[in-house]
Amino acid sequence: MAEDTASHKTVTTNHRRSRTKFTEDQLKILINTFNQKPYPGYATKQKLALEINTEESRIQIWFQNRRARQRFQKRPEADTLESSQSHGQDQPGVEFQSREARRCRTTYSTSQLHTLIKAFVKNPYPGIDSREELAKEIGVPESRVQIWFQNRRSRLLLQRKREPVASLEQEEQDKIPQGLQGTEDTQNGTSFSNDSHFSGARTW
DNA sequence: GTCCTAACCTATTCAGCGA
DNA sequence: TCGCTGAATAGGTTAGGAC
Repeated sequence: MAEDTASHKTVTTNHRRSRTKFTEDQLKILINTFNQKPYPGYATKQKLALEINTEESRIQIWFQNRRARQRFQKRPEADTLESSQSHGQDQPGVEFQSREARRCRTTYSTSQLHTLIKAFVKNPYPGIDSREELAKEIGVPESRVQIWFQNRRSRLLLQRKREPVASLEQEEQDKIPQGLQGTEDTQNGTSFSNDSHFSGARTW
């Protein structure tokens, strides 16, 4: 992060979580598990987290990235070889039968939702510090806060695609554009109302 | 400067829960 | 049953850190 080059405001380094550095032993365990189960369920991820002494959310991200890398590496040959086995692995639907149970659905109380929505209006892209603060405030893991914001953004975008006018009015009410302007995690200055819907063009 | 990869994003789908 | 929404996925981008 080099955000202090951009401005000298008292913007805290409230951006990404700092990079996790896995040890060789941790990686050995992760890779071993990945080779057996590229789609571990919640229980497996929890167990792994305990075993290598990290958070379950880090395990989840590691598996996501690992699968992506594997797909990328396999792709050139897969196109010509048509290895049916690996194809099945990449298809969530096919894979699903043997997949382990997911994490239990989190049910948010009215006051928890109120807090989350209030924070979302202020800044739909909270940095790690804000997410952790929020998580502490409402008593859920930070990873759940992150997922909640992801889902919230996705659904807002979907809604705006379907009913642009109505959602714009809603936006006016919520004062979202203003709220976004000076917030900590200036998501590249991409206003949420931007039609290019901030995909791909982030600069953090 | 380049490369690897953790962190993070959107888009989409699956699935639990309450009306 | 259906709509809402949390969880998980694929596929992509950004950025930290080792070299």
